[in-house]
Amino acid sequence: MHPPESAEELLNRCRRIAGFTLEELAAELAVALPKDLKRDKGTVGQLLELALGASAGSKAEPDFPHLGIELKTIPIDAQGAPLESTYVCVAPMSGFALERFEDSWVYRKLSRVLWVPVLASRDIPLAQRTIGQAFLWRPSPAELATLQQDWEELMELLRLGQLSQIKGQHGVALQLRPKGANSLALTDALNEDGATVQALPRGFYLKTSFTRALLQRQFA
DNA sequence: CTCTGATCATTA
DNA sequence: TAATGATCAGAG
Repeated sequence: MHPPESAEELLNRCRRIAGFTLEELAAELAVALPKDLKRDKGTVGQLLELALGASAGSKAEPDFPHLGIELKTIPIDAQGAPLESTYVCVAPMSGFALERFEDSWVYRKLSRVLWVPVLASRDIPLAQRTIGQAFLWRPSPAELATLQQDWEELMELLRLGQLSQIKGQHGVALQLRPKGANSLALTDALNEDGATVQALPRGFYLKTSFTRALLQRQFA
C-alpha cells in the first residue's frame, strides 16, 4: 500500500475499512492474526499501518511524514470510552537543555493525529474486534495549553534529575511512565547533581481522561 | 540498543 | 475497577 497523498485520501481509506473485524482486515492484507495480544501487543497498530499505507516504521517520525499526521489506534469499550492510555513517545532523559515545547516530540506527534478507535473490550476475541470510525484531530487551544503545561512540568522533573519522584500521577493530560523492555532496562539520565546515571527509560503517555474527552467530543 | 506498535497485570 | 508500573515483539 503506497502512502496516501492527502489527508482526504487517508480518510477515505479509513472509511472503507470502518466496520471491518480485525479478522477481515488481516485476511484482506494476507497477514496472520495472533490469537490474542499477550505476546503481540502492537499487532493492531501494525495492521492499521499496513492497511492505511503508513511509512515511518519504527522511526521517530509521524506515521505519515509528508502529511504530518500521526496514526493512533485506540481501544474503546461499547460506550466509546478508552480502555488504555495512549503512548506518545519516549521521554528525553539527558541532553535536552534547550528544548522548547514547539520543538518537542510530544508537540510534533500530537499536533495532528488520526485516531482509529477499535471496539476492543477484553471479552471480545481479538479476531472479532471491529474497527470504528476514524477521525482527524488537532488539539484545541485549551488542549494544547494543557499539554504544554504538563510537558513543562514533566520535563522539569527530568531536567532536575528528580527521578525517584516520577510517578504516573503527574500531569493532567500527559504522564510519564516506564517504557522499556522491562523494569531492568536502563538508559542515560540526569541525577540531582546533573551527572549522568543509568535509569529506567520513560515515555510520555496520554491519560484516558484526556482521550475520553476527545472521543466524546467527536462522537457526541 | 532505541524506538516503534501498544496492552498486560498487579496494586491501591 | 481504574491507574500505575511492567512487559512483549519487530524494525532499523
